[in-house]
Amino acid sequence: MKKPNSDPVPEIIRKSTLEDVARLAGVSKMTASRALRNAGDVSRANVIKVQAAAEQIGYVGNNLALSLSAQSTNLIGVVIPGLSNIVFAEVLSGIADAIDGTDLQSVFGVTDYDPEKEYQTILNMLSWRPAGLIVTGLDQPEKTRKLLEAADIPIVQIMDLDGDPVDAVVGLSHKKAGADMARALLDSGRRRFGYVGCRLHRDTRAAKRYVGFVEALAAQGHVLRCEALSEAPSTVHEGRRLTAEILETDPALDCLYFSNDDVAMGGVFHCMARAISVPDQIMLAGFNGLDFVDSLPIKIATSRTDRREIGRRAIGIISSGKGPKGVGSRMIDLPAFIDLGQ
Amino acid sequence: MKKPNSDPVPEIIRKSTLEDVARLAGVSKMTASRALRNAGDVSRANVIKVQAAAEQIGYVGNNLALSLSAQSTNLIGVVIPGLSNIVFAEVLSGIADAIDGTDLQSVFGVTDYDPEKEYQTILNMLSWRPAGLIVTGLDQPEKTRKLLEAADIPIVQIMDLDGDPVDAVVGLSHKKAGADMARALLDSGRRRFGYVGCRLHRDTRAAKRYVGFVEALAAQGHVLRCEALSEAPSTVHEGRRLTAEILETDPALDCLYFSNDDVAMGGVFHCMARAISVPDQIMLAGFNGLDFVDSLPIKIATSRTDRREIGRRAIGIISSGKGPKGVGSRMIDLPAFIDLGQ
DNA sequence: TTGACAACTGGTACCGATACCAGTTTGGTA
DNA sequence: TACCAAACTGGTATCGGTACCAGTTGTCAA
Repeated sequence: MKKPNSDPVPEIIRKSTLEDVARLAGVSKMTASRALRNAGDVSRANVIKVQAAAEQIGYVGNNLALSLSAQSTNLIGVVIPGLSNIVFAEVLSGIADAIDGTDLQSVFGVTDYDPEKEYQTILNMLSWRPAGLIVTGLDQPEKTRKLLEAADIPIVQIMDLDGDPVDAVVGLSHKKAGADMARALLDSGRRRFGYVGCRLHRDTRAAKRYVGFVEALAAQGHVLRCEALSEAPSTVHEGRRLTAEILETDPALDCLYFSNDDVAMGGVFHCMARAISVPDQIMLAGFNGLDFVDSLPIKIATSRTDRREIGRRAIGIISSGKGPKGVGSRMIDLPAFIDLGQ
Repeated sequence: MKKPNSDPVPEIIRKSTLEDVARLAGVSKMTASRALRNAGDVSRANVIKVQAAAEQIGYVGNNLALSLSAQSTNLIGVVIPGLSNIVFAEVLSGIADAIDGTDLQSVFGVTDYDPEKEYQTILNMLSWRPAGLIVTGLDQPEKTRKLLEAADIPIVQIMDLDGDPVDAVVGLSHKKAGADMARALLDSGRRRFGYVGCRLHRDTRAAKRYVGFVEALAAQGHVLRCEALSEAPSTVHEGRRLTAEILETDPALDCLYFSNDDVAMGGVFHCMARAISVPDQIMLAGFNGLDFVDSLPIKIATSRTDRREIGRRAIGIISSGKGPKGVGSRMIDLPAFIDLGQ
């Protein structure tokens, strides 16, 4: 592109291909290749020469050529909705854990809860011919689903279990988690329920918990007295704001169910600031069982989930179930565990 | 590997290469390639035939072949120490932000604060011939540094500014951040300082803040009265435990400096549980300016940093500074901003 | 001396795209 | 009718590795 013909200058820039290493070592490409891979069938003397040459010019292998030639890669594509929620960071962390020690490498893409972006991200990842794909949730639109079905690699859908999987799944039923929490709260004597949630129409899993919660209340003849909803991202700040709002609307509530722990933490801070007694006067319930819940000076209820384990299991499925889908397809249920905080 | 020779069955599995598309459309590979890329010089009729064929067999391009042929990729390698700290998730989030809309794709690797793992991760990434590399911190060992220097792509070191960069840097001086906080706390009248920190010998940036803090105290004739250190990861729980410990050792402290906001939140929870008045009786200071700090029912001091912006700027450097290092190398200082919480 | 075999070495053909160049058609003009 | 440019089309080389196969040695037993 640049400099049509203007390099009489001695090429100083090292290209660092196997060819260069071989030339410097005075052997053929094949011998150099075998020497660097410890593939055997190379004399000790040549191994040493080749390694020295590689070292000297700082040779770094080319995975593009390797993977193209081998018709396979060591890449694992991971598609998540976002990183602002620490939950997904923990899933990634579990994935990183499980990958450690193998030669796998993860590539991730963020969709911002946008289905079109999700489609593009998955398409982009498939074009790298990954060894497997991990995608969040079961609610992909038809177009995306077809793409996943056509891919000749293991697909693991994570986090959710309520729906029809493309291949393997690792997660939990959010509907059941919501219902379990409702029953536990009813059992503990609560009756006047409010709901506080963020982003329900994008976060389909939070929406499923909501549905499960409301249905379980109804099954025992109870209802949500009111709710405070927002389409802002789940943050402590938003949780605090919405809690203030709902308690102003209906100060008689004796229980608040939050869309997750972050939002619930906002509720905790509001109650502490207003000296509202928790859980005597009102009980707060979140979801996820995040680290900080145990350190809070007041106790809240939560559904404990193991996000790291979800990531680890997803990798487990991909790296064990050698081969594409069908073979070794599985569903792994890692149910949420209710903790009422005593 | 499997089925040595047992496929008299008609091959149903679609390979989906450009060749297949071309065959189905009844044109050559080249024409198919041009048609799918809108590269012009193809008759309308053929474009339609090719697109239909691609659609029919679900053709997905092969980036391995493309990148090998083009001698360049759209990959950005990102190396971070871990994801348990939300700060790095936010950096990734900023990177994802900035990448959105371009055709870049990020690949990330986690080092667990382990230099050897960091070296391997970087090596692995370089073997994919990325368009650029973002690595955390300036304190890589010599071996790793050489690798980065030899790479013919832009390298951006992020988070830190205290040291000698390989190429470009985006971050802040942690030593200065620690010193600034010390001076601000002294100005507000505090005198009896304690320090609470996690993982100082792996988290070199936290260690630099500590050094800056202590030196700035010394410059005005003050000292740390005591400190509670731990090599456990930074968590709220650990922060609460260490705070309990240090206040038992020296109940007269009137100010605690924490290695970061997570640890400081543990301190907040301890004080609330013990009804220790903050900031009257004791002042708490963290680092990062995390979201939840503003929603806490009590006020703490913190140094606000913009992690997302760091990620965005790093991508900016890579995608603007067309070409390898040197050209357009820069240092971007995004200093921390002290907030004493009134 | 011969043959067989192990130990090594390197040439060639891929993998799946695109760049480049050399055709082939088409339509319009002299 | 001849000629030429524009519009299209496809063959070939190439990217950087590895698989596969075909040599070339050297050693040792028969």
